[in-house]
Amino acid sequence: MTEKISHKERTRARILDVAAEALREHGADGIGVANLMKRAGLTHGGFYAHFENRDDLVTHAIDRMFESSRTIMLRNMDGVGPAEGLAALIDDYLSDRRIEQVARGCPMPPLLGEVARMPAAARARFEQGVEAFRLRLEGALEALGHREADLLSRSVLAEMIGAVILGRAATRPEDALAGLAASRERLKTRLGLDAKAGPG
Amino acid sequence: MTEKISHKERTRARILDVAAEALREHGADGIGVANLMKRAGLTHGGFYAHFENRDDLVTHAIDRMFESSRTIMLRNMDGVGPAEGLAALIDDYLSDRRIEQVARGCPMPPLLGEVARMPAAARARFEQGVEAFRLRLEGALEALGHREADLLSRSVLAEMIGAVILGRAATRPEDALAGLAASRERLKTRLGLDAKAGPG
DNA sequence: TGTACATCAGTGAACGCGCGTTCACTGATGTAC
DNA sequence: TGTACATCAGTGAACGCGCGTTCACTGATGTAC
Repeated sequence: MTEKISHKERTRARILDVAAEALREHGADGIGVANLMKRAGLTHGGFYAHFENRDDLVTHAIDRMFESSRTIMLRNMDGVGPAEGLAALIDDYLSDRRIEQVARGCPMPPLLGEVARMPAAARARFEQGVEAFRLRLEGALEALGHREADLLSRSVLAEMIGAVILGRAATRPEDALAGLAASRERLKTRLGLDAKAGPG
Repeated sequence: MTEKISHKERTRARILDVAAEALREHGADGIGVANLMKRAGLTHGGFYAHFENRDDLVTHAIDRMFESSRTIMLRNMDGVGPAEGLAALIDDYLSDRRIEQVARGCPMPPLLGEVARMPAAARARFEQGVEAFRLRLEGALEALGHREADLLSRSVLAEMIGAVILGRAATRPEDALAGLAASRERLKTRLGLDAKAGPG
């Protein structure tokens, strides 16, 4: 019944894992094929047995990366009410330790600025990932009874990614942390989650 | 009395102008020295008579770029009250036409995601530009009577840059415009600028 | 005003390097008999 | 169970290219006399 995962499929998955981490850390153009293959324990020549070309890798790595943002979302929102879930998501997505966890975090903060320059296929995958994340936000806001949940979800998403991007750009830790704390507090206040939320 | 601007100084300014536009459009690593010099009407060899190296150019181009964000700020806030000024700034910074005006707009949306990977000198200049922008926001919020204006200015800045970044990443124009409209509306509402603001 | 010369902004060939991609090959794995 | 062979994931040398940077040079400009 269960399909056996071939050696080749495992190798491909390993390359994608390495790429998904490295692209978030160094940007979509920041790391080469040879370097990526080396990190996966292989030589560069074998790359083209797994992917058409570098753009093809980036496109598939984007899907892999959005599994991280989906994990963050589900970890906080699954099995709890929308108020508790949203508050937990905000505290988690904007937690102090996110600043350093670029390689394993949501791909939106490190890569959204480069999306407009990506080839069409990669750009389309990224857009799907963003929209999926936003729709889950919208659903929770609707469940909370907010009118114009579509509008509000866009505003909340903008502040969430903006705060992480600003925090990561800062050189002084106190600036980075002040920005994250500000958006955590303001987001929960404007969504009416102040009192209900547990400790961050 | 007035210092005469030498031919060389004018050439250097021209290279900086070209670089400031091209770096916003193609990213900090997206365009080479030869290409930049060609756009300035010169050959690549002459570059090193004006700048130590490419990083030095990027560092100085960042200052030039932040003149754009300062212009946007002053154009809207100078000579009017803080409420009217802030509303005008929000409508301008998040106006629909900003989506396409990357090369001449504020450097934060296109480049903040790359700041953490920039050399220390460039990163420091960028941070100064961000802080200057935020402090002007904070001043206006204080004048409006908001408590915790520091905190609020960080939250507002995050939503402003996040909304522009999301809007530029979108392929479907309706998505881009919906996000900008959402943040324009939400920002003005949460700052109590609804009624007082003129037409966007 | 006219000639001689110094200055120096800008030119363009050349460098070493890392990039994405190709391809003839190797050698481990697994099937056929 | 033991040998012969086909498959194919992965290797590594090689390619053309654009990059940042260097440097000997050219030729226009402006000063000296």
